[in-house]
Amino acid sequence: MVNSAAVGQKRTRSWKQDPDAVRADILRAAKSEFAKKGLAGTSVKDIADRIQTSRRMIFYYFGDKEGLYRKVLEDAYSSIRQAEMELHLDGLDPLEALKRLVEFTFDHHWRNSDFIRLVMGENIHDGHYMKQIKSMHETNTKVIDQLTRICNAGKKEGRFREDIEPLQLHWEISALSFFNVSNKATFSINFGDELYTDEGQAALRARIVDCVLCSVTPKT
Amino acid sequence: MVNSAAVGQKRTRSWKQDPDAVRADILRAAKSEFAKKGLAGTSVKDIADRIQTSRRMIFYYFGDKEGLYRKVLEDAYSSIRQAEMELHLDGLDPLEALKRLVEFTFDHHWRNSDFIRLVMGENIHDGHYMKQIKSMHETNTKVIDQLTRICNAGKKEGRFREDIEPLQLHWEISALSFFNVSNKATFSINFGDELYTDEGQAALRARIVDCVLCSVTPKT
Amino acid sequence: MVNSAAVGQKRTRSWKQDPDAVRADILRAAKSEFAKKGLAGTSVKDIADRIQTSRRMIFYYFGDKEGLYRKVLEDAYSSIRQAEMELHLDGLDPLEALKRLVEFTFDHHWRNSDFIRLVMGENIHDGHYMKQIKSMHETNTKVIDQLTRICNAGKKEGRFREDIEPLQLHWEISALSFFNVSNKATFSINFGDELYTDEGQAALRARIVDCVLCSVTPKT
Amino acid sequence: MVNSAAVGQKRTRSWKQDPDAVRADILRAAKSEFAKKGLAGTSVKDIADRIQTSRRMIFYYFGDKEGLYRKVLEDAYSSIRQAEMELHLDGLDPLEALKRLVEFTFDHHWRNSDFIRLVMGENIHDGHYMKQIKSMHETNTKVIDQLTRICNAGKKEGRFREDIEPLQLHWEISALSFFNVSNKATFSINFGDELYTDEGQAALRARIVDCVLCSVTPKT
DNA sequence: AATGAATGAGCCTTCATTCAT
DNA sequence: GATGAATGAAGGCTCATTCAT
Repeated sequence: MVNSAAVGQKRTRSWKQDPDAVRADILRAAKSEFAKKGLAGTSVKDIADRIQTSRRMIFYYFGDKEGLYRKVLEDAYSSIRQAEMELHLDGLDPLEALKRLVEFTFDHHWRNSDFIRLVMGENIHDGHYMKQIKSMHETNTKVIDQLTRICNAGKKEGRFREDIEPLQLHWEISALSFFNVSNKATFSINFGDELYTDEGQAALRARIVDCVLCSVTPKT
Repeated sequence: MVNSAAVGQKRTRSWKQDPDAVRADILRAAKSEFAKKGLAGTSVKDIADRIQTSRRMIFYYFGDKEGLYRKVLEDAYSSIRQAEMELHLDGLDPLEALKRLVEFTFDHHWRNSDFIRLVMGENIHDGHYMKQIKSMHETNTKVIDQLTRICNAGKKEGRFREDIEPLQLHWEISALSFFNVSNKATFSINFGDELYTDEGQAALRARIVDCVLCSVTPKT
Repeated sequence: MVNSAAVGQKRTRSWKQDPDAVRADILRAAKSEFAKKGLAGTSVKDIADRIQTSRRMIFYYFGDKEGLYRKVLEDAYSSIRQAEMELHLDGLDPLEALKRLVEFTFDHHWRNSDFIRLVMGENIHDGHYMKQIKSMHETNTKVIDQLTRICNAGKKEGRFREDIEPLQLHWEISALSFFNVSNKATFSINFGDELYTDEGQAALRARIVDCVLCSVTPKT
Repeated sequence: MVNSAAVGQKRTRSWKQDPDAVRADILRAAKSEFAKKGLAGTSVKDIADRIQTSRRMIFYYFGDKEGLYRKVLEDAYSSIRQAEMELHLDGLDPLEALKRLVEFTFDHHWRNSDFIRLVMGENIHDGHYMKQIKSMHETNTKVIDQLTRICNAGKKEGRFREDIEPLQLHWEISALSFFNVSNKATFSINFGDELYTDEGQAALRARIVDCVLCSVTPKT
C-alpha cells in the first residue's frame, strides 16, 4: 500500500528518449492539471503520474513546480495571442471585422477552457506569476492595436460611435466570452444548463455579437 | 522560544469565549483566506493564525476544512442574493429598473471581491462544493423572477425587444459585472490599469449600462 | 525494503505521554546525533528512530531541524558553563586555584566529548547558529571574571607574572583541553594512540598543568 | 530560461579542456567547499557550480563524492607535511629550533585554515576517511622524528628537561596552533575578537612560544 | 464547551549516481 | 575522453485530522 506507487510500477520508457518530447509531455499534462485544480491543488505527482515520467524529471526540466506553472502560463497566453493574430481582419468592413472578432473570441475561449481556467487561477493569485513573465505585456498590446485599427476605420466611416475606446471594447468582448466559460459551472448549478446546450450557446453567441455591435453603433 | 511559532498554535484567547463570536471570527477569516488562495491553497493553520484561535477550534465548529469552506460559500451566496432582493424595482419604469439593476450588480460585485474570488474558485472545481449546498438553486431563482417581471413589463410597453430572455439578460449583466472584478489582475498586467482607476470604472459602468439597455431595446 | 522502516514498526508509546519527557528525549538523541555527524550529516529521521517518537514530533516541538540544533547547542553550552561556576576557587591559593581550574577543564572536556564535537561543528559553520543564541555572550563572561580574580590575587602576591592576561590564559587552558578531545581521532591515526590510554592521559594532564603554571610564573 | 539553473548543470567550458587542469580545478573547489561545509554539508552540485564543469565530470575523475573527499584530504595533509619538512632545523640551537618550529606551526595553521577545517571535519567523523588513506601514518612520523632530534640535542646540552616526550611536545604545539584557528569563530562570539586582531595574534604567538619553551626548560 | 498532544500521509525538492552514447 | 539525459532514494517539512481529557 505505502510502496505500491513508489516501487510497484517501473515506468521508464523503453523507446529512446527525446528530451523535447518529454518536456512537451510534461507541459501538456501540467496544463491540464493546473487548469483543473490550480497551482496549489495540483501535486507534482499528479502530473508525473499522467505521463510516463518520474516526478524527478519535472524538476530536471523546469526547476520547480512554480517554474513549470509559469511556463504553462506563458505558453498558454502566447498561443492564444498567436491565434488572435492569425485572423486577418484588416481591410474588412469595420462592423464585419468586429463581428468576426467577437465570434472568434467567443468560440476560441469555448474551445480552450484550460486556458480560461489557468487565467482564473492567476487572478486568484492576483496575477502573481504572470507578473514575472516578461513577454506578457508586449504580446498583449497587439490585440489592442488590431482593435484600434478597426475602430478608427469604423469612426472614419461614421459607422462607429466617436467615443468608443478600443480598450473598453476589448474588455467588453473578453468579459462576455470569458465569463461564458469561466462561470459555466456555477451558472449551471444556479440557473440550469440551458445556456450551455448547443442551442443555448448558439443563441448566446448571436446575442453577444448583437450586443457588442449595437453598443458601438451610433444612436440615430 | 524557538518553537513558539510551532507549538504556538495553542495561543488561545484568555478571556471567556463567546461561541458565536468564535464561529463568526473563523468564518470571516476563512472567507478572506479562501478567497485569496482558494480551497487547496489555504491551510487550516492560515485561518487559525489570523484570529486568536487554535486549529483545533476550526474542526470543533466546522467538522473539517471542506465543511468550513462550504459554509463560507453558502453564506457568501446568500448574503449576495439577499442584497439583490433588497432592491425594490417593481413598479419602476422597466428601463430604469434594468439600469438600476445593472448599476447595482456592477457596484456590488466591485465591493465584494471576496465573493467573486470564491466563485472563481468554485468554477475551477467545476462547482463541486456548490452542488452540495441545497439552498442554492432555490435562492437563485428569485433573481430571475425579478428580471422576468421587468422584461414582461418592458415588452408589454414595447420598450423591450420581444426576443429578450431574462436568463440571457441576467447572464449578460453578470458577465460584465463579474469579469470586471474577477479579471482585474490579469487585465491590468496585460493592458495597464487605466480601466481600474476611479474614472476608468465610472466610464466602464456607464458603458455597460448603455450596452445592456441598448441590447434590449427594439431596433427601430 | 522500502517500506520496512515506514510501515513495519508502529512506534506509539502506550504509556501516557509526558510532553517534557518527549522533549528531553528528543534533545538527548539530537545532541548525540549532531555531535556525531554534524548538522548537515544528521537526518531528522536518525534522531526520531533513536527514540520512540515520530519524525513529526520533532517539528512539533522544535519547529525545524535548525531550531532543534540551536536548542541542543544552547543547552550544551549552558550546562558546561554552569559546571564551571560550581568550582569554588575564590580564596584558594592562586596557583592552586589555577591548577584546579586546568584539571577541571581538562577532565570536563574529556567527559563531555559530545559538547566538544558540537562546538567543532559550529566552528565549521563559522559559529553561524551560535550567533543567534542571545544568552551566549553573557554566560561566558563569568568564566573570564573568575580567572581575572585568580590572576589579580596571583599578581598581588607576586606569584603571577604582571603581563598575564586572563583572556589569553583562558584561551591557553581551553586550547589544550579542547584539542585533547577534538583531535583525538586524527592524532591517533597519525601518531598512534599512546596519548589516549589512561596513562597517556594522566601524563598529558600533568604536563599541561605544568605548562600552564609554568607560563604564568615570573621568571627568576 | 526558468530552468537555466536546473538544466544548466551542463554548462561546460567551450574551450578545449586540459584534463589535469580540470582535475586541479575540481580539487581546489572541493577543498574549499568541504572545508567550509563539511562532507555531508557539501553537495556535488556546489562544487561543480563553482567551476565551469558539470557534476558529471566529478564522478568521471574521482569516482564518487567520498573519493573526491579522500583525495582532497590526502593532498591537504601531504602539502602540510611537506612544508614542515622544508624547515631546516637540524644543527640549530635546540631552543631556537623549537622556537622556530612553534612559530612556523602557528603561522602555517593560521594561513591554512581550510586544512584545519578539513581536519575538524574528519574528527567529527572519527577520522573515518583518514583511516583509509595509506600514506598518512608514514608521512606523519617524519615530523616526530624531527622533534626527536631537537629534543635529543636539547637534552644532551642540558637545556631540555629529561622527561620531555617528543610526541607530547608535538601534541602541545599542535594544540595551541590548531585551536587558534579551529575555534576562532566560537571564541570570538563568546569572548570578543581581541585575540584575533593583528596585535592579538602577535601577542598570542609570543605567548605560546614562551609557554612551550618554558615547559621544556629544566626548572632551576 | 473546549483544548493540548499527537499523528499518518503526503508534499516539494535535492541528493549522489548511472545510463547510453 | 567526454557528456546530456535520466533516476531511485531520501531529504526536511506541512497537511488535515483525531485522541483523550
